[in-house]
Amino acid sequence: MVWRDSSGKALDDYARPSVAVDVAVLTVTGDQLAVLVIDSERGLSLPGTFLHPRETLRDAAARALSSKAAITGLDFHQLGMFDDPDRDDRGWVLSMAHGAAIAREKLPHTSRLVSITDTGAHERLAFDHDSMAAEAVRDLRQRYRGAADPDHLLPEEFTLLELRRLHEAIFAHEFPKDTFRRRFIGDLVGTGERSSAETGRPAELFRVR
Amino acid sequence: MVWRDSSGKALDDYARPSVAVDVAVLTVTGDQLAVLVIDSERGLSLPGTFLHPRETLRDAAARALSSKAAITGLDFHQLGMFDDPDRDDRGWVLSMAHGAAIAREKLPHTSRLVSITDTGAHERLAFDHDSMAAEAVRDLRQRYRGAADPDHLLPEEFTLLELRRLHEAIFAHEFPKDTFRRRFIGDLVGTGERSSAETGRPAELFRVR
DNA sequence: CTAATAGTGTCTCTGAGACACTATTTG
DNA sequence: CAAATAGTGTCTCAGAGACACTATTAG
Repeated sequence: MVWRDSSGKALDDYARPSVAVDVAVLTVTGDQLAVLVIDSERGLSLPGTFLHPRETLRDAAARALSSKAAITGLDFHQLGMFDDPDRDDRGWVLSMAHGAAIAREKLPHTSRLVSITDTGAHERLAFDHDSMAAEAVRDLRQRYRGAADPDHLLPEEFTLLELRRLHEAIFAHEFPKDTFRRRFIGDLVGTGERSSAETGRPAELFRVR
Repeated sequence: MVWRDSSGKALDDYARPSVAVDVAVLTVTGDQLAVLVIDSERGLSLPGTFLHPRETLRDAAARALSSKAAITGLDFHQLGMFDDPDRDDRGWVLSMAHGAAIAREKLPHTSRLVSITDTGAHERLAFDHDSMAAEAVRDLRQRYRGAADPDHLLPEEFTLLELRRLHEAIFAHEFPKDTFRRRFIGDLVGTGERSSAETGRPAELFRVR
């Protein structure tokens, strides 16, 4: 049986776009947000791949990250479909941008990072990958507005100073330490002390509740 | 020239999905949110269409709405790509769900509406259109959380009672009238009076600033 | 006048921010 | 002790909610 749409045109008669996925993997280096990029023939770009037959976008994103950046186990968020017909000079290619976040310590040491803000990356990226990365930053901020560390960018146990520095890197904005503590202390559960204080009183270690 | 990806496979060798768009047009009827549906061979469904060659998703969504529901001039938001390989038994079809909102008065009188909440429509919809509609509700709420009437669901001039009833329909939740007024009065600009009060003191008319 | 709805005054509570204070460590 | 950082007490301000009050219309 051949399915036809309401105009009587058979489904297979439509020219079909290629569908791709690209992933903006964000991390925090020191006091800066950064996005993982790879070297490609078109310059720096986000890891991506074409969708395989009957594969889900999520699976394709995982495959791209695994094959091009040796990263597994991430949680992806759809950011939006980038669909400018001329965005790729190889032809008509739609690409679903995905966002993800990971602690820098879990990245392969060979990973290439580019620092970034919500206006875009600090180096030119190929295609429309700069807009994708900027969208990933907005998405990350949205999630960190409401929770302490939803993407586990910090290790299991951390101090409030470390949590605050993380938020300051994500939002590119300083937070007062007393207000910040009172804002998040209810979402955390304390443990023992931290002796690694080089100077001053050691800070308590917390976990997310 | 034939472009090849990193594995040496030519771009055209990939099997390509059909790409569709579906649009959840939301409106408010009385004190209820509702979504516009059309009758199709598969039962009630959202208006949608297959992407034409080199067409943008936004243009396809506008075309679907214009041809299947006689509605033009709406502003669409991408909600997400629905990509279950088995979501459509006609084959491998990805569909980008879009959200939009319009005042009921601007809808054609023949429009068929189904009331809805954030858990889904109150009648069974075809395919995964129920999830799409639920997503559109969440998206609408997100936008109405921060502004009085971003989608112009009310006429140019309205009373605070009408605005409050609108928000109560959107959020399926009652708001105290004094707090609600103080929350939004700063985003509005007043005009004259309204004499249409059947009883009681007439309310002032406002516009969004 | 009464009924009905519009709009305000005011109290409480909560959370953010500012600022200074106390607490705990190293040297 | 001084230096440095962790953590708290407390004041102010703004916004949400509760509640009762005043204001303006029709009849």
